[in-house]
Amino acid sequence: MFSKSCEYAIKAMIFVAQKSKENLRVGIKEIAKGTDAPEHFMAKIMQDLSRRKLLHSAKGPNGGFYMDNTDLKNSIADIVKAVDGGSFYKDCVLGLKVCSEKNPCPVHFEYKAIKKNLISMIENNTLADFNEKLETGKFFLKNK
Amino acid sequence: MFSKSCEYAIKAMIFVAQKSKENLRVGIKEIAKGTDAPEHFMAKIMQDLSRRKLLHSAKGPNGGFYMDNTDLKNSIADIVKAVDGGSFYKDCVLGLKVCSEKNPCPVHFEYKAIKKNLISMIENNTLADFNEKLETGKFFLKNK
DNA sequence: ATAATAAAAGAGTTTTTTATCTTTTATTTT
DNA sequence: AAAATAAAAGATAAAAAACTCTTTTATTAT
Ligand code: SF4
Ligand code: SF4
Repeated sequence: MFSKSCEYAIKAMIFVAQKSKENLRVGIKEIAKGTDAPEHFMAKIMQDLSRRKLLHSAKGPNGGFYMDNTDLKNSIADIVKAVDGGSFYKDCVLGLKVCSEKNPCPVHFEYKAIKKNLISMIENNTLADFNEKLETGKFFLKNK
Repeated sequence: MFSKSCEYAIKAMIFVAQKSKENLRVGIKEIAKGTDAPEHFMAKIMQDLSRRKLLHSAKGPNGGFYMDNTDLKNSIADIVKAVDGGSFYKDCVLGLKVCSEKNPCPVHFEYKAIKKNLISMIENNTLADFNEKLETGKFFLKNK
């Protein structure tokens, strides 16, 4: 579904989002630990997300990654697009080269409906939404 | 979603299924051409599917891969299981290590419904169904 | 029997993805 | 200004996935 990088990215973004709510900045080490991901690999991913303006970063003491209210409005879809490019949207089950509404494969209409749900799932869930849900105590995010 | 091998496998199985309806056996070369896949790679995949009893094969002149009526009852899910193992069923969006109904991530219930649809899609479509659909002329399978 | 055919098997290569290590640069506190 | 901190960048390395090539074995038609 998503690449490993993308999975790490999503988890890290949620992690940073939670800390940002408390006005905290988090360093790579903390992010890596909190998401159970390899530190240096995570560093790459975070740098990339930062370059693509999905969050902010500050060097030096008390530096680290953080989000402002605009950043918190990013959806899972925004992260996916930044990390995996358009593949999630473009790619299809059977990986056919030639197909369309008028040239549909046998599962096209069935799959189309499912995909629509998948897309709205990642587009309608923002980091702020995640924060809210996690705060209710009814949802969790555990990595080990 | 599926590995490349699995995509090839699905296409190849549909291809062989269609030929088998006409009581024809098909060699690897023909399968590779018909599915626009690399020949030797496809050979590996077909051998594997054959070993796992998803279709039959015969060596020698007039040999090739073919399916009997039992083979045609295999679903896409059977192919996916044979090639990708249980990963399609096991793996989940966020790739969390610890989660459950009582420990759900923020998209759990949304995703659960989608996944259910995905699973019934691959389980309820057999190769025979595909043959029928393709015969109506309303559906297509094009690779280039 | 022999030659032709085609799958089966095994070894090897390339490419992509994932992960690690090292150095550099920017910032801030003292 | 100096020391400390932490991100940024670059260069490798390891692992997995995708793909290729070569040899072997089984079958069948002649
Ligand atoms: S489901 Fe639709 S878009 Fe996807 S491969 Fe089939 S025809 Fe193409
Ligand atoms: S909580 Fe549910 S949706 Fe989330 S990762 Fe686990 S199984 Fe998947």
